Amino acid sequence: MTDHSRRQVTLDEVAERAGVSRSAASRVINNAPHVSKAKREAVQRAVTDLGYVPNATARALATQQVGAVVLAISSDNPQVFADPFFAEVAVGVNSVLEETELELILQLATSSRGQTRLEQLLRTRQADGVMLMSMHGDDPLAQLAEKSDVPVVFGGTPTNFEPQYYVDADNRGGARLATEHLVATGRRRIATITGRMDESAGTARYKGYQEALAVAGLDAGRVVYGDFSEEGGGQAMEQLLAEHPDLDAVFVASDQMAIGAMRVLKLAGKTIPGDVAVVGFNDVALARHTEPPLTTVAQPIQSLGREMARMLLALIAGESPTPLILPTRLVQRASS
Amino acid sequence: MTDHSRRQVTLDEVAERAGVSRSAASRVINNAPHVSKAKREAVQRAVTDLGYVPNATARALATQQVGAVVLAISSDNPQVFADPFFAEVAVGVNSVLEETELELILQLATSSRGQTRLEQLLRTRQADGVMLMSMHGDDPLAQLAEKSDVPVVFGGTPTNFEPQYYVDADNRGGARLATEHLVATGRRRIATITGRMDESAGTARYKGYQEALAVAGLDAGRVVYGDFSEEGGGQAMEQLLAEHPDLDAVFVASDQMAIGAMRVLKLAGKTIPGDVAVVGFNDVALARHTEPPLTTVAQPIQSLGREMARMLLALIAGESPTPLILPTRLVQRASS
DNA sequence: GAAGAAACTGGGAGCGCTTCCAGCAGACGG
DNA sequence: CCGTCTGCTGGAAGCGCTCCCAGTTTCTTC
Repeated sequence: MTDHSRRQVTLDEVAERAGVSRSAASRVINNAPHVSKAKREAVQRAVTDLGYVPNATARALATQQVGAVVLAISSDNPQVFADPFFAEVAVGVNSVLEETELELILQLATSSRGQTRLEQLLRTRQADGVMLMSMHGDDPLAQLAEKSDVPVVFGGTPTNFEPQYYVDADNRGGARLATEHLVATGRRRIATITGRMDESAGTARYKGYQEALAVAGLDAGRVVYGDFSEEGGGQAMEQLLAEHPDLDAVFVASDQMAIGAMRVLKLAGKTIPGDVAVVGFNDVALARHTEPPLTTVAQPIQSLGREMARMLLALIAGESPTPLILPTRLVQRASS
Repeated sequence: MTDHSRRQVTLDEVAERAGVSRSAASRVINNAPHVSKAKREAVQRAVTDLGYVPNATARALATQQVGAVVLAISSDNPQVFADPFFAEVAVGVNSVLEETELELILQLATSSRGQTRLEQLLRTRQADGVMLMSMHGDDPLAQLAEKSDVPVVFGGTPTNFEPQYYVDADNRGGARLATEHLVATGRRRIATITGRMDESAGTARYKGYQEALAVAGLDAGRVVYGDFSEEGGGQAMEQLLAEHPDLDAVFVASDQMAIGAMRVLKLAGKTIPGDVAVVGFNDVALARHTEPPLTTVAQPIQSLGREMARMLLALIAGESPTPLILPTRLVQRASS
């Protein structure tokens, strides 16, 4: 049985019980060299007898390493994290951190208090590293992070500069894929509803759309700017329909918006995909269940989290990993 | 401008610059009494001049308080957290923690490594408190948590005992609401697809169903046991249809399962709600978008997170909060 | 104006762990 | 048998902060 006394078991007690010095005990805990086999075993026995677990705080103070990394979401919207997207990122991050001794601290920097905290964190090394998903355009935190002492890897890229270490999804390539697919299936008057243009995901997807149409020699002028929300998607579709009644397809920069857009299309009496084909982006769970099921671009969200964590680990280990762009792929369903 | 030198600014430096002792400086940092106004101001000036931020680790070691609480999800399925449910809980938790100085550590205890870590945490006070959402039946961790030294609040209740501190949704009441609604709309042969019976959410919802039918004097024998998954819901529905072809309504213990069930119903040529009414549970985002939109029971997920955090804070403050059961409510849509 | 209370002040002892370093013992070759 | 190496040991100095305590100053009050 392990000890259940209230007080914590300390290294000193272990050392005493094993009949060695604290230094020696410490060495075997961290299995460092310079300990004879006999003492090593004595200490190990004492550890299990006493149920000793090192005090992480004391260790952190002594080693100047916190033993924790932060997953930070910087956004002006407190609800962002409610997006399943982040939950999946977190799962990915967790899966690789689980192999290490590092804790995962979640920092939703949505209020100004949260922002301040993240800021202090970046300035004063209260964590061994941070993964930053910055969700709005010219987030000052992103700049701060980039020149911070603590290792930072970005999830997605800020709009105003390219960070040194990041992992992102191939938004541009995905958008291109989607648009090419529309071209390949015979559409010629292809519109787009973009995402927020102050997020790189928004601009990159728009670029992909433009590229694909340029290559095909088609007109890329049927554009309305959206905001990634379902409602915004609906409004954008109305505007599109008003300005370009001849469109026969629309590439929508997110599934949420695509859902709003489809609602408007149906209301306008258009059939999908008969009159107009619709393609979304993200492949959220919902996409499989719309009427008709939504063709969309899937990105490997958990991988994104996993790779961010791996990259951070590499950074902490003193390596210099190269940025990573994760592939996206087209998931073909009935809406196109 | 704040200082940008590599080394951390320490309290000693602040004290020196302000011309006071370290003790005095410490007192003003923690705004404790017994400091003259002059010194207080001198220290404050030094703090801003130097850009001093207290070292959380050192403080933790000195005060024996970690400054962090853990949100732990114990489950045998690594993907649980991908469920939007937890993301929302996390948002709620974060919203109240943001008002405090506490960090939020996320601990997905899914692998055995994660389990071990959580276990050590409970045994050795490496956090000031933990919120535990235990997702499968007789999780040994739940027992361990209950008798741990560190404050623990449960999210949901384990099946095999009632913890001292918990917040849960009124699963039973919600199920009853849903079933009563079916009765009230004229259904008489009401079946149910239950959730996993090794989770309290599963058993409680089943009980609510039984109660409502007992009160109405109707037969509660049309039961198939499900597993909360979409696929499982479909299979359960097939079985239900085979065994009780006369059913005119089904209360399904989760939206995911309800979606699977509806698919099967349609395949069987049944109209919804014409031939059979369907009610789900949870009100996930998807529920609004099914064909037809799903009537379901909503639970206040973010509140759940918020209340867990509040309760934990109270516990840490030495109070003895009482368990909390959060109301659920019926969201009526077209499937019933 | 003296005695006692009240408010401030800084020294110093930790919190539990890591790590440098000087000291030692045993092994080995000459 | 002595000098040199190698590998073990434990003492001690921190890591940066809190907080107790004894000493000092200032303020009351009669």
